[in-house]
Amino acid sequence: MSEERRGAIQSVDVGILRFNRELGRAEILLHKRQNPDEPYFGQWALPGLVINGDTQDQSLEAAIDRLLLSPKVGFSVSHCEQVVTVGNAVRDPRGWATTTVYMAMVDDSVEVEGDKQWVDLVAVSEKKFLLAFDHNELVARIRGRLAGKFRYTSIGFSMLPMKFTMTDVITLFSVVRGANPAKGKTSIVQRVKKMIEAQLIALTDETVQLAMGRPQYLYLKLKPEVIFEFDRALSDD
Amino acid sequence: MSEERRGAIQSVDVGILRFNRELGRAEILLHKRQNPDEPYFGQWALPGLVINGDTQDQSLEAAIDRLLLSPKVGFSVSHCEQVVTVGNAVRDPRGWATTTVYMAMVDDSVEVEGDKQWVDLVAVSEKKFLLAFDHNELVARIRGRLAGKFRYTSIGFSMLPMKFTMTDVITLFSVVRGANPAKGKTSIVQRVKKMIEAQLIALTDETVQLAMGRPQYLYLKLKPEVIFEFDRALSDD
DNA sequence: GTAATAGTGTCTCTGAGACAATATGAT
DNA sequence: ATCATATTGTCTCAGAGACACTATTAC
Repeated sequence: MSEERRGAIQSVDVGILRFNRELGRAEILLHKRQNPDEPYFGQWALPGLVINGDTQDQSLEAAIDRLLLSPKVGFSVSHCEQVVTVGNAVRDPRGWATTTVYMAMVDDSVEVEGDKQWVDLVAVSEKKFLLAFDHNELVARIRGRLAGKFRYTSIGFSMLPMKFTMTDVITLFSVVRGANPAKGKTSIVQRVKKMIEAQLIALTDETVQLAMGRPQYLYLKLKPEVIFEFDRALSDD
Repeated sequence: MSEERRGAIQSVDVGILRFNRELGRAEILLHKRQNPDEPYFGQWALPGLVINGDTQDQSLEAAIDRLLLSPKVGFSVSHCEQVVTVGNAVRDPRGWATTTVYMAMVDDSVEVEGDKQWVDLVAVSEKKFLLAFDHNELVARIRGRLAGKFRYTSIGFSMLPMKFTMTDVITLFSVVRGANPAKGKTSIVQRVKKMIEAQLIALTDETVQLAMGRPQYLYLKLKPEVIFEFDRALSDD
């Protein structure tokens, strides 16, 4: 899109997150760059777009909405917030470039194909899966923000499906924080109970049976849009 | 600067904060717009500059450094962090404009004059002191970020002078949070004690005597650059 | 002495976190 | 029964926060 532009490039990028129950991991949506005239053609990157290229956006948020509706994403998200803005002269071979990075979450596990892919968040943030531009760094920033918010808010629940198990919550929290699953297990269970009291979550009588062990109860999100703030933080590591 | 530019305007703005012991209030540095060819001439605004106008910046951080060295500020700060980026088609009469907002703090109470002024942070954030552009909103965002960080970090100490009293801390926390000074007083005292244990602060034998009442002990910052993270938050209101 | 403000002590209570104990399926 | 995993229960402890009490100045 509009390679003739002289000035600085301004863009928005979004890291869309979900929890994959089968694989027990957090995943981020990546997009394979399709334009042979653009740098990093054929490589994986965060979905993003240049602002005020072909289309005139009214605001950063409007640009994000346009991105979410575009084929690079194509589904709606349950939560979206701005993470950081990175701008410098070296991150884009075309010249000075600024991007404002958002993170978003999905409730229902949308499956994707072709030029889209769900990839392990931890692998990407630790550069075991290389992305275009400085996008590995951006993903690391997203994971950092996520881990920080996990400590004192219920934001993690936004990336779980509408029905989830206690094990899902514990697994999600431990992989994002890079900690042992047993770490703070009691606290997480307490937090879910708090959220049940606050009518944000309900315990259903449905269960999920794995190959081995006791079946797990399913919990249901009642108010997926509400982010709960806890007045004590989970531990750091 | 460079009114001929066609594309979007990109800028950085900074809210520099300090605590005024005499007036017992948090203050933000404002700058009076000097260029008659620019919008909002003569009005007060956050210090800011257009990126890649006359000067080529290497990064957003380099632009902030240039701003801090420029006459619009002209002194160094003890802490600086990015708060938010706002971009839309209506905030600047010249057209689409994006600004990345930083907040910064000063240790020592630098006095300013002429086109610079320290103004009550709460008054500005509540629009009792009107600024150019959407800068009142930006200041409100800064205050919100500040109040949030006050809850679970020691960031507030960055805007106190190197030597401060317990009353300073309590006053600062209460005005930023918009709460009664007695609220959480015990907790704040506890936190200072924790920071003394951690060798970040020392109790001196110097005292400050006001017109009435018992004199106050002075505390000294030992490691002003270290931000302490508490594992429990202060209350919300 | 009194007024005013600073600093300390005591108490309660919530919630993190470790760990043990029990429950419920498959085989 | 045994194994594997889920769920519940028990205990400790740090720290928020309210409030009462004591200390130190000026007048």
